[in-house]
Amino acid sequence: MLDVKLLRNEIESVAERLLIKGFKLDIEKFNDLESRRKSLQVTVEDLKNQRNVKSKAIGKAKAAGDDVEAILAEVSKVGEQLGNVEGELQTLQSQLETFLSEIPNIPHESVPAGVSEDDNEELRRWGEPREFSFEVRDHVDVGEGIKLLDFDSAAKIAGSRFAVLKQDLARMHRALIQFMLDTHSESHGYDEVYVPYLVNSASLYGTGQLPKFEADLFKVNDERTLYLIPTGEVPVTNLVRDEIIAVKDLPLKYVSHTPCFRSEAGSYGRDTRGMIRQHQFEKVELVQVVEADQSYQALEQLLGHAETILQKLELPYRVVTLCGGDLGFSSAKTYDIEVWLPGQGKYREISSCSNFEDFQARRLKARCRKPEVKKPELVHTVNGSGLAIGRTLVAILENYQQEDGSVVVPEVLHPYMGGKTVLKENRD
RNA sequence: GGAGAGGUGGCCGAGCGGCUGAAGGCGCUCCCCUGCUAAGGGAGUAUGGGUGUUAAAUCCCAUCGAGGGUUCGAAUCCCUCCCUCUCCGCCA
Repeated sequence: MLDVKLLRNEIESVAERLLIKGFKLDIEKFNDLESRRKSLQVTVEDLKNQRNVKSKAIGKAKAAGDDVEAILAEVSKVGEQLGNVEGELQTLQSQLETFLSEIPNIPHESVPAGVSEDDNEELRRWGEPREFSFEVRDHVDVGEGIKLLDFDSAAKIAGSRFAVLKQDLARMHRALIQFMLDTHSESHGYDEVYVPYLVNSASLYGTGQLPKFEADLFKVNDERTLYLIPTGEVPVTNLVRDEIIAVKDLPLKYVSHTPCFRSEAGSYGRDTRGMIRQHQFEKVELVQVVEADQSYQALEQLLGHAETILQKLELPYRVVTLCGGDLGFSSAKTYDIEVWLPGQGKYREISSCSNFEDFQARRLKARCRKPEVKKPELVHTVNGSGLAIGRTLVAILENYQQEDGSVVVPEVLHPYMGGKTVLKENRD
């Protein structure tokens, strides 16, 4: 959520910057709602003040044994007037709230212009895509070829956009999670957390998924309103909701492994083959909660942490800066890390690292207190995947495939694989 | 699933219709005193919003788990929901 004061004071320039994101701010609507709110709120608060003063007078008069009929009549008149305008103010305020909650974050000045992912800016590349002396297969052919990846069973059990992994592939999936958690917690200074996978709507509002993007979520059919998390970002970032953190305790750095559930409504026909786009996938998520002036530094750092994983796995990748049009609702700036997939002959997103500045913090009421300042200040939140497990698995299957159909296990995973160095069909 | 108890400021804990944004204690901050330590004295110590301002102050509104209701007036009474705790049952 943006600062209302920003809209009150410089709505024109806000509107201009939001255009970079392709969002048209309805200035007239805001000004109209806001001016009505202002006059009405002043009226209502004045009436409430009168009521409070008179009610106190009644108390005193009664205590003194005086007659209170006259004041009673006065105050009931005030109450009547209040009844007429109070509801109107409430409606207005909730309209303003809704209006505000649907405005996306303002892109950072360094964000390139553009409307789609084609306009994203490549920042750097790491690693050389391997030359293959045989015909490259995609991860589906590789995985099914060695009988470790089973989409038919998944379709039977749950439907499309699910996968079943077997034996050593299931183990490698688990190994990746362990490897990433260990790296981030032991080498990068993150605190590991285990969190709920079902969350309430307040949490989703806090990180920006609600109210605008309910269609992307799986809602649990229960009298309680709960949703399956679309990303670990939701529960982890909500750790600081309604908290005031001593500035000496910042930055908070969390790493968490969670499954993620996405309805993928609206992406019919996209990436239908394989496990690139699933309803359920695992992710290791990095979240940092920092002081306002540290967030861009934190973003670069966190991006580096995510890159480290790919470097250790020796998977070629590139980093792109998302253009305005491709930027998410809550993000001020996002870097995507794209891993090289020989099966597709292109780089595909495997991590997305974003700075939300105070956009989530304002919704979350997540603040910090500096001893020298009396008022608490909003923190900044930064997060990124470190990394998406399913897509990492895909990248390994494709980049480490061999001519005989087997797959070499990246060296860094050996300790997690019980000595297995190659994935191949188990013929026993 | 059944039966109870409870949710008040950073923490503990009073209040149970008006003078309580909230006693008292602890903690914390600043000041005084004390040669150090310990003890003592004084002041301060929630958050959001509105008004206003270059900025502030002032003033006002709201908040005692959440949302409704009763009342001139609610932390206090009523209703619904959420959460925590105890006991029984069941269960990974």
